[in-house]
Amino acid sequence: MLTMSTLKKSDAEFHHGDLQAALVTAGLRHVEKHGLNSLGLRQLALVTGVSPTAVYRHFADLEHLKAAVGKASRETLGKMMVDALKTAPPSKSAKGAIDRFLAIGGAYIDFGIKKSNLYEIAFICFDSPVLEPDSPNPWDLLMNSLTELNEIGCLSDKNFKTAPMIAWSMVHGFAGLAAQGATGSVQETNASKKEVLLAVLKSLDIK
Amino acid sequence: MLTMSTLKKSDAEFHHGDLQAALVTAGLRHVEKHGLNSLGLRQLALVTGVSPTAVYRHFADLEHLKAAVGKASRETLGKMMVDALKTAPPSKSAKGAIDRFLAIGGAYIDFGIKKSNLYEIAFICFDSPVLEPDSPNPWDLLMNSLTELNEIGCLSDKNFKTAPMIAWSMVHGFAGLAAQGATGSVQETNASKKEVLLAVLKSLDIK
DNA sequence: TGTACATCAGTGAACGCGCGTTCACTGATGTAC
DNA sequence: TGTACATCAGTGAACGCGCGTTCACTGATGTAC
Repeated sequence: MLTMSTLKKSDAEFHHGDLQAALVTAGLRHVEKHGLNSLGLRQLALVTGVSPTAVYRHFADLEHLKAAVGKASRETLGKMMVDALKTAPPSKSAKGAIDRFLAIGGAYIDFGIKKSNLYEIAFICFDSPVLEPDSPNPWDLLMNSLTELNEIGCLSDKNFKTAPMIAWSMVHGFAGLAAQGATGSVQETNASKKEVLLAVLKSLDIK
Repeated sequence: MLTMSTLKKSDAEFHHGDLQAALVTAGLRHVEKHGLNSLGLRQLALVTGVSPTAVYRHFADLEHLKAAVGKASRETLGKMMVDALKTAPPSKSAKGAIDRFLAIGGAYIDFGIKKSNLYEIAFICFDSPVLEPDSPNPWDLLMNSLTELNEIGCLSDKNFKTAPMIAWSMVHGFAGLAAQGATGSVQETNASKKEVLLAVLKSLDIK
């Protein structure tokens, strides 16, 4: 299991450069491929080309490292949502606002479909605290979009109050089912994805 | 950590009676209290008052045992839904059908709220196959309820097609958030629970 | 009804393994004078 | 500009631990004759 990156280390310098970031990235990659269960400190150090002890220079213990990977996972989701927003550029129109809302919802579901293993670690609560808030923060992106819909007149004040929980629940639930493989074939999953997004619009009277 | 039940074993017979069921029950209790992560074969055997080796009389390996606990967890959910149905007894009225639908949806969410740790193991995919289907099966209970709504005329044929995925996603998503503690205080959670259930009715035009 | 025997359901000791963590350490870097 | 020294970021060996699993076994049970 010696990889190129492992060997590279031997002729690299004593100091790594940015070991902290490298460990989180390696953790993200590991979870994506092999799931959360087998994520371990020694293995991560090995893959990164560093001794297990070195990890403790950057994380108090394994739990903190896992929390950091979880955070990075949520930020991956956030980035996918931000990227999706680029396909529906800013405008003052109602259609634009709705398109942006559908874009971030769709990106969230795509995260469940394509990064199913990351989905698991993203939404697990760790005992240890995470200091910095997520950036970009998926929840904030949802709130921004709903606020925009409200200000532009597509979403009533009354529905605006309950909208965050309803939109989040629906999209989060479907993304989770997709991540589990409980949404059928690729075609079925994509068809359901559209129906689910439309159902959110309908339940919130967004138009 | 020696419990009463551990000691009881010493003056019990050599044969356990129904070790298989006892192990699953112990597993369920363990997950409920301490989460899925720490669920282990040796510990489970200890709590049940039996040697680790005895487990292998009933399960091929730990993975199969975990799968059985997951199944039992889903069945606990199924039982809660069935119990909830008793509060809305059968009738041919539209109101009755809607009440039953809300009852099982509410029970599903309550499962997330009250058995938050079980929620985790219930919806994890294990590699090993589970032979028997769940009984009662939560998904079947949902399908029955939607069929009833459709037959009684509360749910159009068109919406009936997409209803399972939409209803399941919304309720499953909110239950998952509640299990994570992401739905705020008890009051907020209960308020959102009602709003979420009404949103399902609205998005499916159930009336 | 009593006995022989196959089968079932447990025991207890041992296995190797990989884990997270700690220790005393050393190589590299930056800074004060 | 060169040197002394504190600080930072890594090494490598060792720790104890608990894990899942295997082995040869024994106690209990059911059944055929």
